[in-house]
Parts: sequence; C-alpha cells; structure tokens
Amino acid sequence: MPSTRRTSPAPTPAERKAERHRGILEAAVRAFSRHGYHNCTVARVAQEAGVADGTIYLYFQGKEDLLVSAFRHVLEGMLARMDEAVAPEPGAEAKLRRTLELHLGFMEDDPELAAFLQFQLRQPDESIRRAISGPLTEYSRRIEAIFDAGKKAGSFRPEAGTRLLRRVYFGAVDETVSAWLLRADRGPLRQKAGPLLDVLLHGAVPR
Amino acid sequence: MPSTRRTSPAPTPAERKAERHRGILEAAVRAFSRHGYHNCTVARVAQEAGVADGTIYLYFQGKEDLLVSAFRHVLEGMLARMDEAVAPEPGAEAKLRRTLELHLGFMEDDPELAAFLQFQLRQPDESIRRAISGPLTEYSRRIEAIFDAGKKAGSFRPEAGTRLLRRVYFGAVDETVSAWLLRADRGPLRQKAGPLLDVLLHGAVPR
Amino acid sequence: MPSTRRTSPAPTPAERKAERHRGILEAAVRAFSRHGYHNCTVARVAQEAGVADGTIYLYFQGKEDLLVSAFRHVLEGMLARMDEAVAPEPGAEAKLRRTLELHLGFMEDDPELAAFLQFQLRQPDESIRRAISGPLTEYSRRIEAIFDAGKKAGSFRPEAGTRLLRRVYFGAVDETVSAWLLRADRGPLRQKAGPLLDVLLHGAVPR
Amino acid sequence: MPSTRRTSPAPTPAERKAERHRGILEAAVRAFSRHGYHNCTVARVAQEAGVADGTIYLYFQGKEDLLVSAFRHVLEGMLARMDEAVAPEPGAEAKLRRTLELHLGFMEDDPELAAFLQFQLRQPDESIRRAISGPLTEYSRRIEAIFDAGKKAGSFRPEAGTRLLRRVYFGAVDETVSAWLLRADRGPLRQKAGPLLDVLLHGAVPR
DNA sequence: TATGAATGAGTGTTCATTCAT
DNA sequence: AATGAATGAACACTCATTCAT
Repeated sequence: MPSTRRTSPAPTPAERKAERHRGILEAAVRAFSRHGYHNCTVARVAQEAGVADGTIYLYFQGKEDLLVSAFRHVLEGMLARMDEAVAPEPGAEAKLRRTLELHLGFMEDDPELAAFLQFQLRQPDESIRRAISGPLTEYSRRIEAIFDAGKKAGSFRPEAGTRLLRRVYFGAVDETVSAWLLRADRGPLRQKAGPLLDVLLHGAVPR
Repeated sequence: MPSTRRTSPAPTPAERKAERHRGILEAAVRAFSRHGYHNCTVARVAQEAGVADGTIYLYFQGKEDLLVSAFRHVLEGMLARMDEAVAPEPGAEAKLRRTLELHLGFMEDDPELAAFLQFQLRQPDESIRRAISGPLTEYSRRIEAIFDAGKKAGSFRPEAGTRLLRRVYFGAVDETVSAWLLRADRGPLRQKAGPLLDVLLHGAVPR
Repeated sequence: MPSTRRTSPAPTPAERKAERHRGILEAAVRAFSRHGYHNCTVARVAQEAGVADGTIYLYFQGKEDLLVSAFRHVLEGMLARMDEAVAPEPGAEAKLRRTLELHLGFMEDDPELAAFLQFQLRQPDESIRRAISGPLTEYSRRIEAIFDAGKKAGSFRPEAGTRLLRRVYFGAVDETVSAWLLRADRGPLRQKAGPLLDVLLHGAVPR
Repeated sequence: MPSTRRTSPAPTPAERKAERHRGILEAAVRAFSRHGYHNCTVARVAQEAGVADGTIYLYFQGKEDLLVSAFRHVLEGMLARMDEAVAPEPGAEAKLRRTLELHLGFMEDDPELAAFLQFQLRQPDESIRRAISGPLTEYSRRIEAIFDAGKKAGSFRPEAGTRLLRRVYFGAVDETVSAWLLRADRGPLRQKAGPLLDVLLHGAVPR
C-alpha cells in the first residue's frame, strides 16, 4: 500500500520545471558572484546547477538573460519579504528603518548574493542596464513612497526632493554594503543600520 | 632674427613618448566608456588612439593595465585640480561644497569620462579592484580629512563616524552621477550640488 | 532474421570518441610533417582531421600535447608490431636484423610518418624533449636488451659498451633514414638493412 | 711620441664591420642555443650582441639567414682547425681518429655551441635544411675522403659503401654528443672517441 | 525533455621587420 | 652606419550556442 502522505508528493511536470528554473537561477547567482559574470562560463553555471550545458538554453535565452533573470528572481524575493515586514510598521521613519535593516540583513546572511548584487550586476552593457532598471524601479518606488508619506505626515522635510532622498539612501546603502563585502573580516552588518539612518535623517551638521 | 623660443619647439623623444602615452590613455577612456571594457577590443583602443595594435604593448602591460592606468590618470587629474581649488576655501563645509561642485562639474563637462568612472571601473575582477583601490583611497582621504577637520571645528557632529560620513557622501554622489548619466536628456548636473549638500548636511528630518 | 552481428555495428559513443582521437592524431602527424610543427597552425590540423578548431581542445590540452601524443601513438604502434615480429627470431643478431628491417620498412611505407619522426620531433623545446624521452626509452630498452642477450650468448663483443652500441645503432639508422628522406628520388629503403648491419656488426676494418 | 706599436691599431671601417658581423653571429649561436631558435627573438640576439634590433638587418637578411650564417661560421671554423690538425696524421685510421677527437673536443669545450649544432639546426623548415646542407657536405667530403683513401690503402673494407660508412660515423657521433648534452652531469666527452672508434672500426661481433 | 559533443567566431598578445631620425 | 619606436599580420585558445541523439 502506497503511503497516503508522502513527504513530498510527486511533483507535476510544471512543478519540476519551475523547480529547475529556480535551481538554475540560484546556481547562476552563486557562480556569477564567485567568478564574475564575464569570467564565468555558462558551463560552470550548468555544473553548479547540476544540469547539462544545453539545458540552460531550454530555460533561458542566453547568458545575459540568465543574469537578468537571476537579478529579477533575487529582487522579487527581497521585495516580497520587505513588503510583508514593512507594512505593519507605524510611521515613515519606522518603515525606512525596517527596510534598511532588512536590506542589510539579507546581505549579511548571504554574502554571495550580496556580491552578486553589488558587483556582478554593475555591468556596463547597455542592454543589461536597461533590463535591470525595471525591477530596480520597484525598490525605488517603495523608498520614494515612504519618503512621500513621511513628508505628508511631517516626519520628513518637504523641501528635500524625494528622488534626491531616494538616491542618497541607495547610495549610502550601496557604499556600506560594498565596503563591508570588500573587508576581509566581515563583522556584523545589520547593526550599521542605526548610525547610517542617524546620518541620513539628521545630517552631518549638529543642530 | 630667429626666435629663440618657438611656440612649438621640436618635441624631444621623451616628450613624444609622454604625449603618446597620454594619447593612448585618453583613447582608452573613450573606447572603454563607449563599448564597455569587456566588449572593447585592444584593437579598438589602438584605432581610437591612432596607433597600431602592437604599439599599445610598448606603453602598457596589457589590457587590464590599460584600464587601471587610465583610471589613475583620470583620478590624478581630478585630484590635482580639486586640491588646488579646495585649499583656499575657508571652512570644512565650504571645502566639501567646493569638492562636490568640482566633482559634478567634471562629470558634466565630460560625460564620456563620467561613464568610464561610473560604469567601466566597476569591474568585479579581483585584480582590477585591488589596483584601483589605491588611487581611490586618495580621494577618500581628502573627504575624511574635511570631515575630521569639520568635527574639530564644530561644523560637523562628532558622534557621526568619519568613514560613515565619507561613505554617505560617495554613495550619494555616485547615485547622482549614475542617474544623470542614464537619463536620455542630460540637463545640468553641477547645480545639484546645493540640494544634495543640503540633505547630507541637515538630513531628511526637519529640525 | 536480424543479424546478431553486423559488419559495422552502430558505434558506441566511446568508440566514436576513440576513433576521433585517433583521427586527430593521424591528421596531426600528416600536418606537422608537411608544414613543420612551428609553421603548422592548429587550424590546419583541425582541417586535416575534418573537425572544427575547438574540437582539438576537447581531445588534447594544446598544440604541444598534440605533438607529444602523436609521437606516442606512432611509437607505440611501431613497438607493438616490432615486439610481435621480433620475438620469434632465434638469436640476437637475427632479432637486431629484424628490428632494423621493420624500422626501415615502416619509414619506407609511410614517408610522411618518417618525416614526422625524423624532423618534427627534433624540437629543441625542453618540455617537448622531456615528454618524448619517455616513450623513446622503450625503443632503447629493446635494442639494449638485444645487445645484452647477444653478449651473453657470445654473439657480440662483451667489451663494447651496450649503451654505446645502442647509440651507434640509433645514429646509423637515423642518418640513413634522414638521408633517404632528403633524397628527391626515394628508392627502396628496407634493403639498406643488410649493408648497414654488416658495417655495424663487422666494422669498417677488414679482418 | 705616439707608440709605434699599438696593441690594437685603429681598425679600418672594413675591419669594424667584419668584427660586428662576427659578434652578431656568435651572439646568435649563444642566444639560439639557450632559448631555442623559434623561442628566441631577434631582439634577444641583438641584445646579446650589444646592438640595436635594426642593426641585425644591416648584416643579415633576416632571422633565418642569421641561423644559417651562424652555422656556416661555426662549421668553417671547425673544418679549418680540423684540416690543419688532420693533415699531418699518417694513415686513414689515424686521420679518422684525429677528426673524431677534435669533433668531440670542440663540443666538450663549448657546450653552448654543441647545443646549437645538435638541437637548433635540426629545423624542419625546408629552406633551412637546404641552406645548411651545403656547408655540411664539406664535412662529409672530408670523412668520405678518409674512408676512400683508407680503402685504397687496405685499412678499410672495400665492400663497405663509403657513403654508408660516413653515415654510420655521423650518426654515431651525433647520438653520442646529443646523449652527452642531455645528461645533467656532463663528464668528459673526448675520451669517448676511443671506444666509439673501436666499434666503428671493428664492429659489434667478435672476430 | 535533457544531454553534451561539436562548433567556429572572436581576441589578447607576440615579434620579425621596417624606416624616420 | 646605427638606432629603436612603430608596425600589423598571425595564432593558440576560449566559450556561448546549437543540435543530433
């Protein structure tokens, strides 16, 4: 008698496909972040994913599509978890803090993913930049929404441009994570959220 | 009477060599920023410089040395002009403002150079990052010196970490220039120094 | 009734691979001996073998490995056939004669292979010489074994050094084959075995 | 009063030229034997000779001409000294012995020259082989003359072909020198003349 | 659907040779 | 005569992509 309750019920073909899709994407993140996008062969991604070279091309258009898709996959995951965690936060400042903490936390927990985002995606190829900008805008939108809401609620200065604030936020986060990644002895990262936010919110000048 | 001092005296061999060196470096900046480092062949740099392929190798070790040397050349030029212009400024805040204005001004005046710095140098290759980090530290040092001096003079909050302030500065500048570069209609850039500095100095929160 | 044993059964992948391996090696012998190792491009070997350039690198490490592997392939074939033919010969002198006849016969029957062995393998590159010396030692061992056995049986002078005898044998064969190859009108070669052996065995001085 | 007997009187231009010619040839021998003909750049020969790259081309047609000329230079020197030393020897056997002793002596005294002759000249290029064969024939002629004279005088067996005897002689010398060169610990070489000649003259078979 | 052997276009680099000085 | 900077053709090797099985 077959067990009525399998630990993992036989996956449907569609599920198998989705699983492999995801497996390749995550292998790509690992492989690209380890060797660098240009120095990483498709064969290495395939090996990392445990599939044949040709199989990659059943799931993706080519190497570039693999990079872009991996980025989308990663960012969607991050945004989903951010949305869930940030929504309950009461005010704009709290939401911003929570977002920053989550971002730094993700990076700290998965340095390979962090290296992928910080280094491998900075490809100067026009087409890659274009393809990446879409998903990235989603993140931007969330940050700008927080700043806009904060301005309305009086938590943020209305005369500071929202896009400018967003850029300062992203720039500061970016530099912070990059510097942390390049350090040989990576200490804790998420705890840098406090000081960083302090400067972003109150500036360099004493009141 | 023959002039003893011609406007363009016959260049000495050493001068010719230095001139060619510089010519190749500047061709490299143009070629790399247009096509991307990895998509740009050495032959294209040679063509842009008006020399034969092999000539490149009389002046540089190889393609990577070309990238790194071009970066050093560019950054040294920027720093020299910054040092000159920033020294006379009276206080830390004025020095910071002048530095930022100059940085944005350089980028606005030479978008190709800006693209080179913003995109082509972000190579994930370990060896390139290492070779670049040295000269870049020079710039960091200047910014941190300004923040340190400002703290002593009471212009800046002493409890804000100097390295943190530097990272926020660099991150904000970086994002600002990148965003400007990616815009199809590049308007003025240097005038963004004011609002940007306002946020850096006084933060997002109203006092 | 389907035949259980086809004359040419569908080759297994492993067989196909071995076949191609051999095909490339033999193409390399032809191409190298025609154009000279250094003047022969890998592309030419590939063309001669009827495969793409890149395919060469699926079977060999590089050009040098191709040369060395080709040599090993050729010499192993020669030694196998020699061993088989020489074993039944009764005495040392007969064995030596048979070996010499076979050697000259191989060269006469395949001048391209002869040219490969005589000219292309004489590469002064240290690494090539080292790689070649191993297989070559096998041939040396056989000749020395014959001389040693002959000394014991009283057919050869015991006071003549075995290694010296081997060197005279190899040198004489080498010169003979080279001279034959360089001649425009290559007559028969194997029939030179008799006179050559006569000199080797009885010397230049009348008794 | 200027000394009437200078140690080296001012060289005429023609002498200077000849001196440089010789200097380049000898530099070529050293450079080629150290790095191998194909791995040795013309620039290295120039450096070794202490002249500019371009100067080489004032004295020689090109790299190949340099190799061939160097060979001719070396062989002419050897033959001149051989002729002088061998002439007084009384009989054919003595002449042969003297020639062999001189040959081995030259190699032992100048291993770099030996390596040049043994390895670098074995270039498979058709044109090189042709260019080399001429001067080499001179050496052959001397050896064959000795064998012919010896046959007439009854010292050598008349039924042994002269060319065959010459080939055995050259082959044996060649193998002997090569083996000596490849040995890490090069002991004495000239003293191998005796045993070698013994085998050449009396063969491998006891009488 | 998956495989992986085969492809062949693409490129950094070397170096024999030339020639303006 | 001598120089040595400049040339540019040539080539081994890589790897994204394809396709027969």
